[in-house]
Amino acid sequence: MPVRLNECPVEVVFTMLSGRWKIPIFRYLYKNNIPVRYSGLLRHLPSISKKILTEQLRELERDGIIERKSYPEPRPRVEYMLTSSGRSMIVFLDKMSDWGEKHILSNKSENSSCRRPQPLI
Amino acid sequence: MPVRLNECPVEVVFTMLSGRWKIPIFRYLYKNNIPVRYSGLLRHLPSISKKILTEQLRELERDGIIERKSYPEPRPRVEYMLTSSGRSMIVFLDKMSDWGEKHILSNKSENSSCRRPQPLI
DNA sequence: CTGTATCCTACAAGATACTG
DNA sequence: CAGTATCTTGTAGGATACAG
Repeated sequence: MPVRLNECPVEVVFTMLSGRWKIPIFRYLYKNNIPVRYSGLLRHLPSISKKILTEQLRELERDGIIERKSYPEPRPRVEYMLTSSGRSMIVFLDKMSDWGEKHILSNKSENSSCRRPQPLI
Repeated sequence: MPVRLNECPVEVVFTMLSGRWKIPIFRYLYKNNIPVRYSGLLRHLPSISKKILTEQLRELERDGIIERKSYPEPRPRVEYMLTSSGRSMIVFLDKMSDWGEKHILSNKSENSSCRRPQPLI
């Protein structure tokens, strides 16, 4: 999804992060806080297909949120990590999470790899 | 778009606000800060259709972000306004806007009804 | 004025197979 | 291992007409 320019920053940022798997990807990279391999992402995202994973990664990279490093060794290896810019999104994501926990109705379940008091998103 | 439960609050909130016109609607209601009529929204949103406007309003209402008041007078009148819960979204929307203005690349244009130093989103 | 009811289209997302 | 290449599908968004 191309980012629409000439627009309210809020809308642009929303577009950057809109995509079925972008928040899960962000969360995984954020928590690990070290470079993560393509195969690592593939394993940790329950039901994503390779095509979609590559697509979402490419868009996140294009928007300066993640960084891609390729090591063309005998067994090729590619690592992804948040840029400092991407990482700094935690500022509003954390506030969003707070708002959500206060205001989301009928959310009684105890699941979730991203619920407080674990720190942040 | 139904809100997916049992999920990361961030994703839920994203889903609540994802929709081509939800941020523009929020912004209009936020700025006016008084009840706004259906026709007012229709006039101020450049190219929305009635079906879509109604749809997005219904979803925002369902999620507790806006409130709908109907006055079935001779000339029917319906007013929409943010709930206090919806209004409190400004906390993270404002942070998002900050992030956007710092990090969105190639956004040189001088347009926009939502750019600082006008306060907030 | 404030909506429904239909019909249509574009595109994000997915399934699956193939490749350097 | 880390991807493309194709094909299919679900659905958000829109155009238009009608209605209380």
